[in-house]
Amino acid sequence: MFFSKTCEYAIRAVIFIAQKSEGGKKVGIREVAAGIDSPEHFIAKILQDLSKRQLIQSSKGPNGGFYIGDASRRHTLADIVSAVDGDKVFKGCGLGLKICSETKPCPLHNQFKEIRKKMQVALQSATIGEFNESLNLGLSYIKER
Amino acid sequence: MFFSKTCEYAIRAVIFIAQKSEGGKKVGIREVAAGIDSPEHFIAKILQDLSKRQLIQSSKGPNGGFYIGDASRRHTLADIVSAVDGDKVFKGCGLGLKICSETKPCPLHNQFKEIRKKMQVALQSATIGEFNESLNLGLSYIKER
DNA sequence: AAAATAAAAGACTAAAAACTCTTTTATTTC
DNA sequence: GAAATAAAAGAGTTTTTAGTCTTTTATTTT
Ligand code: FES
Ligand code: FES
Repeated sequence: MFFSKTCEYAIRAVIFIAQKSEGGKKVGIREVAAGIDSPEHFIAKILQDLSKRQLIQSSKGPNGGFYIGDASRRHTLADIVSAVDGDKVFKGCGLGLKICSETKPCPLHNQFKEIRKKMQVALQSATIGEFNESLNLGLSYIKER
Repeated sequence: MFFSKTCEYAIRAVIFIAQKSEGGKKVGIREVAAGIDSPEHFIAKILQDLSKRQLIQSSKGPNGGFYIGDASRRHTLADIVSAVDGDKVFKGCGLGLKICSETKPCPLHNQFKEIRKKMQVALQSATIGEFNESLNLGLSYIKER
């Protein structure tokens, strides 16, 4: 709705990996897929991409897996979204005009502008690792059952 | 981004028809397509659907076309969005959890809730016909050039 | 009543997004 | 250094969304 399916999975996976790899551990792709309830090979592709972009880290071989280093932990969810879906959720016109502009605004421009701003603030102020505690305590969830 | 392409076209078309049919005139499908810069046959399908749902009116034959009667003019853009895209933009979880709930919220639930609320208020308080003047004055636009 | 007009309906095709499967490469353990 | 492990890479398929084309039906004008 706001994001592509790919992006939804990406956000959930990153939050999951941040939580599970907090103590320096690594998480296998199978565990990630199970942990966020996503297709295994699909999330694998997504994580490959995020890894190439340095938003998460990975290592091959036994005891390998995905993890999030201290540097990457400082990234925000806005960085993930931009990497996967681009900036349309922050800059695009809600009515589908090719460019959103102040000089040729659509009838709902001001409303959309506010909504996009709210989205940006929410995602930019959310660092990748900040949900660990809430998840651990069962106060928030990244999959259903 | 917020809506499907179909829904973006639908909103723009409805606003366009409301403007053009203000004095009781009717608008042909070709004029609509040109007026909002959309594929002619595609918007035709969409308008057929909106017409069946009574959100707009149409009449066949010479001097026929689409128009918006007084009753339909009272509808809001939220009605259009609901008809085309359902209620996911008002109720769906931003991270793709199957249901958004207070008891099992995703880590960004509160933020998304606010954003969705803002969206709902914006669309529910915008009646179909209220943009005519602004469009006529060239203060807002529903197509680029 | 015939011709013209315009939407409705139906059956397509094309492109994009979502998802799957197989092979390769890197790393570690024994 | 062979076997095992785990991600990377590549090449698909499936499903959904977007868009097109053709035929039919309703209405009006002449
Ligand atoms: S022009 Fe539509 S949101 Fe700015
Ligand atoms: S659970 Fe995700 S928005 Fe409510």
